[in-house]
Amino acid sequence: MTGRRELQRQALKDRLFEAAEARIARDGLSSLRARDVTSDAGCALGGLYSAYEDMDDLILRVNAATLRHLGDLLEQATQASSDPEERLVGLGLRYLEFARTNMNLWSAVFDHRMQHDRDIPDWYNEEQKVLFAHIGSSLSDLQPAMDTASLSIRVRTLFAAVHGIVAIGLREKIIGLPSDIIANEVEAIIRLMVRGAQA
Amino acid sequence: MTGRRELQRQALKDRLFEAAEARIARDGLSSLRARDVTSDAGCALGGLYSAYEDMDDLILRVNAATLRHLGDLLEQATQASSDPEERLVGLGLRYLEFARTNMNLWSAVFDHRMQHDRDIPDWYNEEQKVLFAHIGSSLSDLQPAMDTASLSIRVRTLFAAVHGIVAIGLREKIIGLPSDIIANEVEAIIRLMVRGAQA
DNA sequence: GTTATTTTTTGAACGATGTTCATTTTTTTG
DNA sequence: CAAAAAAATGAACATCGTTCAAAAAATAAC
Repeated sequence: MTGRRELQRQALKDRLFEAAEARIARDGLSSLRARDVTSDAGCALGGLYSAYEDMDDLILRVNAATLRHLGDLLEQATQASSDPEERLVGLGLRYLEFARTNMNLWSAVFDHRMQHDRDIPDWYNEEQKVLFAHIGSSLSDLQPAMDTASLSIRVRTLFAAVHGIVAIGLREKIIGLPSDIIANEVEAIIRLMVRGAQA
Repeated sequence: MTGRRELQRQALKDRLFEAAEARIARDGLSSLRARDVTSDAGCALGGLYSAYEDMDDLILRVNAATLRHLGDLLEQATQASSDPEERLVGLGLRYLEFARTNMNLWSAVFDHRMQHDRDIPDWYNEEQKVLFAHIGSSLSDLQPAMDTASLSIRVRTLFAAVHGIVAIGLREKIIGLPSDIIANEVEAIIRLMVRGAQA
């Protein structure tokens, strides 16, 4: 009976992934320990290194999944309205919502640094691009005449501005105030940038 | 001859500080090692813990100095123009300039996380406020009618947006492109927010 | 089905790192 | 100069991620 090995191999990989994801979600990236993950997954310490290259690899897999989950949520915003400005506002507000309800997983995406000074693998950089794709398509609808280079700069700026507001807002834990202050700020800056770009 | 002890004590503290600051500036926060710092400062490993509480303490002292240096640069922007909008643009462009020319020290301010989950000491949080003070005074000149609460929100949003653009821009190492793309983006978003707030 | 081969799993051991503390050295005091 | 106080030292400890020789398990060969 061949294929059994491959099955067990994948099962271990999955258990390690789920253990790491659960640990990050519960306690944050900074308290993730190889020994805890392998203990949760029911394997020996060294088993982690037969399933993943190292801790960086495992963390990047979890972060990539987080980016995909975020992408799924943003997908809804793309379908929610036919007006580009409203779609962009929807994207921003959903981004804030995702950051709030998945704070530790979301923080891990931006807090993680590769050990030594190793490069981020190409497959992960591809996952990152999903974030910008949604913004790009709406912004392109809004300004069909804009060339690709200028558009990609604008996309990055718009994302960076919204991300900055969400990141600092959540770190300082300013949530729940009248009709949600942070959401108002996010919406305001998006409408501002959209209209500013049109002028 | 009294006071000699206090003098030597302060001298060691200074040497450790300068060693840590130089190491962070050269190699980045992530490769800062207690043994390297004490070796540079010419004392034993344990000496660090007679001068500072722990590594967190030492790092926060360096980061506080970085914030003061940044504050000094921003001070120039406040005096450069009497027009609030131009002052805010000056603040943003100087912030970008500082981040570029002091990338590792500047990154350390935002990358550092306290060990375990200890709180950031009050004296350090006070240093942080200097960042917002300059923005607040210019924004207040621009809109004297705005109440304090709304103003402080706007200040935080403006800072967060600019910081996000600078942080992502520098991380992706997109520098030196035609007439400085990032600077253009920073200037554009500040003018947009200023005019948007006036409407 | 039994043995040999290949693969996987194991966990002790290693190196790196921040921190502590008994001992030694230095400085101040009487 | 001798006694007391303070500071400096660096070996030892705890906690990490990572490695790898040995044991266990799975597959292949006959």
